[in-house]
Amino acid sequence: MQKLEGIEDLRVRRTRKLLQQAFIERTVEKGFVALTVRDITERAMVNRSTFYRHYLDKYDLLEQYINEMYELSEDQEGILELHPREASLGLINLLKYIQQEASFYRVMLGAQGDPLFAQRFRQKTEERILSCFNQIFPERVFEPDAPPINLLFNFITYAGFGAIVWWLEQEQPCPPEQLANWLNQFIYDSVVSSLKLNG
Amino acid sequence: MQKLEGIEDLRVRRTRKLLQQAFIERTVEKGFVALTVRDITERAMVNRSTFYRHYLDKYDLLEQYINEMYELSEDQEGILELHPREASLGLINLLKYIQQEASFYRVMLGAQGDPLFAQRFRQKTEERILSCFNQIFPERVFEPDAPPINLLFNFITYAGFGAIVWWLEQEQPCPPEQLANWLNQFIYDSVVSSLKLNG
Amino acid sequence: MQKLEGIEDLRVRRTRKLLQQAFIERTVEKGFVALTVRDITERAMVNRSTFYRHYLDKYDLLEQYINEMYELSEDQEGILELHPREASLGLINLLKYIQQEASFYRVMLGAQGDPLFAQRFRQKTEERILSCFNQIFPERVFEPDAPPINLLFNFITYAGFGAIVWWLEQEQPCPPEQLANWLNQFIYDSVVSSLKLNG
Amino acid sequence: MQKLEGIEDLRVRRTRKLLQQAFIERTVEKGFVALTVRDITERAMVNRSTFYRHYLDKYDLLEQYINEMYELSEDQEGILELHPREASLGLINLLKYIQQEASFYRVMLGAQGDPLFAQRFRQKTEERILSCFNQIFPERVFEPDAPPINLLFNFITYAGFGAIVWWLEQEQPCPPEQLANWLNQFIYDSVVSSLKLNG
DNA sequence: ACGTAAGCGAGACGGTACGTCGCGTCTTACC
DNA sequence: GGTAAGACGCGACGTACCGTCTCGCTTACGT
Repeated sequence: MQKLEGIEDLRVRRTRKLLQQAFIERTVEKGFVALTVRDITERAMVNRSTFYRHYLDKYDLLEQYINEMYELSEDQEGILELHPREASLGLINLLKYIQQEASFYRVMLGAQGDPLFAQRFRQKTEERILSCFNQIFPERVFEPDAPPINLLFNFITYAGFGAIVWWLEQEQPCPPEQLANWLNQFIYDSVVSSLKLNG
Repeated sequence: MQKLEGIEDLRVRRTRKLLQQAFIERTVEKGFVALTVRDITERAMVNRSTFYRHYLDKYDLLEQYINEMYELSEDQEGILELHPREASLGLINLLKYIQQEASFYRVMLGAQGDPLFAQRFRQKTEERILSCFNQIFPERVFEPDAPPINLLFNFITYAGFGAIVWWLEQEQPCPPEQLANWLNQFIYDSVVSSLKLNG
Repeated sequence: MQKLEGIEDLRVRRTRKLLQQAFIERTVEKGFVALTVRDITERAMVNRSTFYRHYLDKYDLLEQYINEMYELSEDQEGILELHPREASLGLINLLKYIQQEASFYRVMLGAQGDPLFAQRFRQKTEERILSCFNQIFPERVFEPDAPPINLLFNFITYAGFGAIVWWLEQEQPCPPEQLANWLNQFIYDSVVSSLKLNG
Repeated sequence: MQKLEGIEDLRVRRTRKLLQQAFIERTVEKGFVALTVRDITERAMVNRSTFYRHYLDKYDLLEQYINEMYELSEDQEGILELHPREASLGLINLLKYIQQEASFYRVMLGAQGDPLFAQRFRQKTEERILSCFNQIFPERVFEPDAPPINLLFNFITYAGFGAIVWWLEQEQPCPPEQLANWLNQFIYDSVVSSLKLNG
């Protein structure tokens, strides 16, 4: 083929795109747990065996899909000066990407979703949230009988995760920037008071 | 599918017990997602068709199992005077019950677990945590541009949930009372600063 | 189950019978090579997965089918006095059993059939034909430069096999006894003159 | 699928040759039934799609291969005076050609071979053998209750076929001329005694 | 204590999805 | 124009679970 790497066969791109779209649609419709490969391929109007030429199974499709998403999202992150009490750009970008496929995320993080996806998403969130954290508290001072720092991290991560879930389930009642600011505030306040810092 | 009509047939009780135990064991071993009815019945040394005499499927078994658990747990809750900055007894009891089947909960709430279970567990947790909340802040005062109260609830609920997950994943490094107190403190601090209350 | 061995579950016998009949019919219709498991199960009105509970594949079904056939055929062979120039009862019985499923054998031994089946059938035929041979020539006398005895056997076996194929392809134009007698005569004559015996 | 239009493209001849050789080798190794187009092309180091440019499928390749073989074999047959009890030259030539690809024929005529090939080969053999027959018995005299002449033909054809199979399976323990003479003798003797001819 | 109704073991069965394999067709680029 | 590379639709394969069912044996319960 001697093609330039990265510029794939048009048919391949077309097929993968059809499969991903069908995947999103059907997941929203019937949930990830109940989703079958046949569901996807029938919606995509692609032969079932063709699916297996591109993905190992629905989990692999999910994986590749979110990797592509995050790749895009990270490309555009850019570098910016950050202010202590202002949401990190990474977090805002994450929220914006989620918003584009809001109903997909809502389902995937809900009762018909996938716990592994939720876990990975939480980890992703954790990175963004901890980056806020680090911006805000470059030097950490701990009290002697404070709770373990990892507990605090988990506490904050899940809290942020919960806020995103709330945002998705309420059909994004506020812009990403607003949510990011609230989140930032929450984190700041929680940590300050937990660590008894002089903010 | 037998209803609890007073005293059941010995064989029935025996079978259900065997199935539940096998269910717990196998879930811990291979995760709830991958768990099959055959896994359970083989471990329980019970015929597969007998399983369906008692449960609709593995989800039904899970459901009945946790219902029985919570029934027990709630019986013993008791009523107590509560102090503002002290953990609620309900929360402590919940943690104690979780601790008894810690590895089961760890798996069920993790990547190999069940999102529906996690959701229901979160709801259960929410009740206990909101009761702390209500004890602490009987009268709510909101600032004009504060985040929605439901966001705050979700934030706190997920944070508490995350703390419990941390506790389980770390193999319960501290007693339930300690965790409950930390949690209580977190909630108190977060809410106070979020709502800009004067303690 | 504690059932008497050999007396199998009625359903099992029914299913196997349906599958075998469908197998015969479809083989005659479209040949063994082109035959699929789905062909068989659709005709038998049995679920495809049920097929695999009884047979490994179509080859296994064939195998079991002919084993059952031969079992029956051998049960009834009986013992008889045999005359040198008269067909063996074993051979006649074989032909009678073939005749019952003549079109099946015609297909299986033809261009759309299975070479392995043909081989096994040839071996079966060999036994019967060699038993004729042994009846006729209890003491063998060989000339010094005669062809190898195994060549003679193969020669005779294939000749008998060819006669049966002819019989099947001509739609059995004569009764089994007649064919068996001709075969016997052929064999006798061939061997006598090949070995230069004083028959 | 290229026709033999005089001198073909070198690449075409090269590709066909590679495919035929690979076909022979792989057939001997794993049998014709189990042979796939991919087996052939991988061995031939030719792209799979190229295979379909030349042949419809493995059956077509087989067909073309044997046609080319027989074309060659018949070119060199020549015409000779024949003696009643001496093997026909056609038969000897056939055996010589078989001998060149003995293991291929051994497989193709065995349990892992192709019944259609066997049938066609039998027909080819029949021609050669009947030519012996006709040389030996130019005038046929039949007894009143003799078996049908077609039965006799089939009998003889298959017998000859069986002899060739024996020869192949024993790894050709004697030269073609020897086998041809034995065969000739068998046929002569069988027919004489069957028809009760006076020599 | 004992007869009987239930629970239970054994396992056939119809379904549905899985992931794999081989087929034959097609398009595009290279040589 | 022949070939390589390989995507694609198609359809059979054999496996794994599912949930339903029937049929006898056995066992705990109620009189």
